[in-house]
Amino acid sequence: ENIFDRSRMAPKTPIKNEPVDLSKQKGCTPERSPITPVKIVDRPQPDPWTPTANLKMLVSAASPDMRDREKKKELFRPIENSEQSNTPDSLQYDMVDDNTVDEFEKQRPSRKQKSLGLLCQKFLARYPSYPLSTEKTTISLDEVASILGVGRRRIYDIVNVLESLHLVSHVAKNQYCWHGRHNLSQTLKVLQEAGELQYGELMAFFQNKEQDLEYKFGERKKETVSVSQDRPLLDFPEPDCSSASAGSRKDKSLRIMSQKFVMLFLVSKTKIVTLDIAAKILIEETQDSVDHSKFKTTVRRLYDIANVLTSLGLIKKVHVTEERGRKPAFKWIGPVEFPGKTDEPRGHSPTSDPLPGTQKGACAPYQIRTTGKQRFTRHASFNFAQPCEGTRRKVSSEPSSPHQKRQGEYCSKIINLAAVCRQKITQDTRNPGITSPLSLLPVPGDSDFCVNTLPQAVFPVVQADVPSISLPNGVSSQTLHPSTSEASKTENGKPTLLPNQPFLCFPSSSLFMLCSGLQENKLRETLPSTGDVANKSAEAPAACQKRSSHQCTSPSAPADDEEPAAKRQTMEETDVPLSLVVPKKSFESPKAESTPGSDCTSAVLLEASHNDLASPAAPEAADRDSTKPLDSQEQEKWSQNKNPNEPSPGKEHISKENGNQHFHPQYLYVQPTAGLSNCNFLFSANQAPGAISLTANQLPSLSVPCVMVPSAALASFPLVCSPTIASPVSPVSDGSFSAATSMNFSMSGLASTTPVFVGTTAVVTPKVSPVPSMDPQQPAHPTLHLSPVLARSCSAVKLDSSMCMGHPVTLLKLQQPSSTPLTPKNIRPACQEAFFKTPGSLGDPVAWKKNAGTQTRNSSSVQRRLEISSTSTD
DNA sequence: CGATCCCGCCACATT
DNA sequence: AATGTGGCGGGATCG
Repeated sequence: ENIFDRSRMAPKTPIKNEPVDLSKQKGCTPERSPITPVKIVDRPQPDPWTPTANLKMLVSAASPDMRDREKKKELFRPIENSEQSNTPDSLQYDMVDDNTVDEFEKQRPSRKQKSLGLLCQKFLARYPSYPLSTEKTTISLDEVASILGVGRRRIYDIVNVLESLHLVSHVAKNQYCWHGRHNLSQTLKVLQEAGELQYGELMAFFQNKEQDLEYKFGERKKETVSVSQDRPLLDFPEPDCSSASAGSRKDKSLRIMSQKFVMLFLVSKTKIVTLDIAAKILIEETQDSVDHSKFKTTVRRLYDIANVLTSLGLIKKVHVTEERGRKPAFKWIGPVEFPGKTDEPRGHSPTSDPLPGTQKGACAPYQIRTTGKQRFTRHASFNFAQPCEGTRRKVSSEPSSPHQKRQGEYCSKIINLAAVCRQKITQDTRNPGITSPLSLLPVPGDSDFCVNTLPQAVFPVVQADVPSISLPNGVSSQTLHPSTSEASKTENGKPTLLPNQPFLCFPSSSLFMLCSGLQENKLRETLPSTGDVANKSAEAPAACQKRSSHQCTSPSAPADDEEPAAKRQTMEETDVPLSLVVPKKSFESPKAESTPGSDCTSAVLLEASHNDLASPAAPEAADRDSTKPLDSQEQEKWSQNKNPNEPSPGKEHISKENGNQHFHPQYLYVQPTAGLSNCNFLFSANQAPGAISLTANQLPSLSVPCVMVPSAALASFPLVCSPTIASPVSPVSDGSFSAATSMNFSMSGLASTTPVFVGTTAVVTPKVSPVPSMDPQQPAHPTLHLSPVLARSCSAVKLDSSMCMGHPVTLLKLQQPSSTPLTPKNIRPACQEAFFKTPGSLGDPVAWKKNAGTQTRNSSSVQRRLEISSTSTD
């Protein structure tokens, strides 16, 4: 013991030890250490220590543990003792023994050495922050685990968090792909947007309270509850889970929690989040009862996550002292603004961000794989964020030909959806104000689709779990319409439209008919599917209405709110807002410019794009917030405008059904089956349904024009069932179709027949035929005028390729960010209003916020929301 | 003694 | 059944 102490005490000791260690560990593999002469000599010592010592030695030599130790040491060494290395080993030999002792110590050395954070640093040290897009590094779990000398379980902890930020993606079994931080900023942006929707108010609330007041949990909680629901993570396009039923896999809570946790920071004005608050917020469900144990567990997880995030340099530990005392908290030290996409936080090279490129690179593998059939699916992964982790996994598991079978699957899925919807509805519907904790329940498989029942409920859509895609937001916004009432009207005899839902479902087939044009707002609502549904539904309509009123204004009319009027104006006429609906006329006639606009708008995708685009000119600060509102408004306007203009779609049935609403271009939605986890196909109704239906078998081959939408996007859409299928109307169909196409792709005029399609890569033949113009132009300006945002999005997204459409994915990605604003959450019911207000009042003091700008934004957004909601109330 | 959080059992998913 | 994943919480350590 004495020796031991001495060694420690003595300054030398450390040196000795270290060098020793180094010699052993560093230089050599564990095996070597034994080899070392010194050690041999020493051995006797170990004995004294314990019989075990020998065992340890041996074990260590052979076991991974040893490695671990060594590695750890290595890591530390540099840090702890840079100097020591110098010491000559020879001198120390005597000490060596001591060293051995020390070793043990070291080995055991506090948990700190074993800490997740440290481990994570080591892990991260192995990979470049900004790897060349070309090189793809794959990470082998086992390998890393052994190298780092830890159990693989630990690696999972790290990787899961990294995965939530898209720094890595799960490629295959023990394989992860390292992406680096290239997309980090984009991911954060998406998270931020999503976070605002979900937690914006909440956070404001809490923070205000905390800081200024004390907060009472109960109250807040309730309020908050609605918010919390789980929104799925952003990016993950989860795989098939989409099917409601599928939700199964326990959603990786760690990943989800990680994203949510990050969102809290991004939303927080102070950028400081205390663990307890985070835990409370993250504990979705019924908070009231939050049991202590659950809370405790959540906190534990947060520590795990925080350790990794700390290693990433995104947060740091701090303490906040409140009335109660000092509470552990973390402060966000990562990037706060996410202008375009890339930037990373720390000073890494911003330049590296080639978002697109990077992502592509990352995804490439997937694509490749997918190439065959699954492409769609994969593609679908679209990765907002990138890596489609889910996708990958899926891939492996995916059946080679997912497409077939689908119908049956679809049906089941649909059913599931319906069930889900119902549940929610039941739960939520009645209480719009308060959202129950909705979790998406696994639906029992009901078969009813009953649309009617679903009045307000937004469907969580299939993938509650998965979902999180940003798209929804964007989508929702575009789609929004004020028409709840309208929808209901139409319902009358027909099951077709649900009041709130824009889409029609056809029970008969696996296909769903989607009507756009209905209420866009609703769409939004849908997005929130998870928890808020009820609220949203309520809100949305109101909002829509308001907007709608505004909309009426002529195109020239400036935007109401903050938004840049210009944009809107530009957009208005030509574009059709939501894409879904296309003015028939426009289509019929040469689409000309209008089309382009419509295209952009139409698709959800577009929406997403808006974010970025939003105001090209406009200052960034306002962008987001403003964007959201704008989008919705714009959309509405567009939709309305167009509608009015070309009200009657070619199809009567549809029109009739929907009639009130507008004509909506109709699409058939095919649920993704296992194979296509993320992708949803929309076929223009106009075209012969039959063709589509057929498709089930061979999706891949289909020539039908369709639009792919990531499932996530769909999630936001409410499905309606209508027994009737619109038979396609010829003329209209074209238009609609085109519209549809245009949305994603810009295939404007293609006739119904042209297949539009989107492969993973691309696709399709664009037939530009008649009105090819769109595409070509679209890339840049043409669309622009429509709406700057859109235009941008378009351009950005697809860029040029003739058909943008090729990758819906891409679009999504880009757009995602933007989309967020739309999220349903935004829309809150009256209650929320109150909620908001509260904070607002509180907020004033806001001083906390460093960035006035930020705040302003927030506040503004909030305000808007409030306003909207209030108005809507009216 | 509260804050942290390592460790690894064990359930669930996938192969 | 084997293996991959990862939820989860006991209980050890830290401060």
